[in-house]
Amino acid sequence: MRHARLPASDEIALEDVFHALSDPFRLEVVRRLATEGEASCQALEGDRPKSSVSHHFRVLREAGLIRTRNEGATRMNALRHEDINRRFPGLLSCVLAKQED
Amino acid sequence: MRHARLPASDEIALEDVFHALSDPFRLEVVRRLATEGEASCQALEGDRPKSSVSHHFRVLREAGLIRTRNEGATRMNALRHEDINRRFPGLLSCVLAKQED
DNA sequence: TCCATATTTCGATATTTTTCGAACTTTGGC
DNA sequence: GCCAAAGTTCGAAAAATATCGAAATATGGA
Repeated sequence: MRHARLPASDEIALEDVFHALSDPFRLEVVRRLATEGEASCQALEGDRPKSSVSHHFRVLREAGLIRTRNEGATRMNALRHEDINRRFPGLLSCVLAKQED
Repeated sequence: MRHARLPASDEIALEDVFHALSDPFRLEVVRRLATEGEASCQALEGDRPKSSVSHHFRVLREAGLIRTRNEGATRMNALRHEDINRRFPGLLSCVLAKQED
């Protein structure tokens, strides 16, 4: 299983991050990873088919928002909290702020 | 000329804002409005046709990022700085931060 | 080795956006 | 009233994304 591209902290592009976060499902995944820590893909899938979930995780990964590591047959996803904060201070906090509306 | 929808400050949706900012041209427009103040559409158009420029301004307007007022035959666009900061503190500052690389 | 679990990848279709020309609207000036 | 300038709207075509089933991969057992 070849590892998907993972941009270095300095290479994270704001446009890509914004695009990744413009989808409700992906935004929700980011919020849950932020509050719950690591999670497998299936732990966060709604009722979507695996291939759709995989697609969304890939978008998040390629945008530089999450990192994925293997844990047995499972893949654990984690928010790149430090990297994102270093690159775009304030972004995450505003994504995670009081989520009511 | 009917006025385009302009979400109230409390109705600005994060997903919409992210989508609006995920386009390079629109992100640039927001940055320029932030640093240069108001501007007409044509002052910011690159070499795109009017209809494309108009489309992008509409996306920004409907997302709640800019406000447009008539000034004679011209329409002046301004960033909704206060509204955005109130609704999503930290967002604008991270869009406007050191824009290198 | 054979299996089940957990994804990823592929391919095709559906949906959404973007792009741009042409026609239309509004405003100010002559 | 007529014209030019500045945008907007409409409609169609191109491009980018999303969706999802089926087949392929990887890992840890029995």
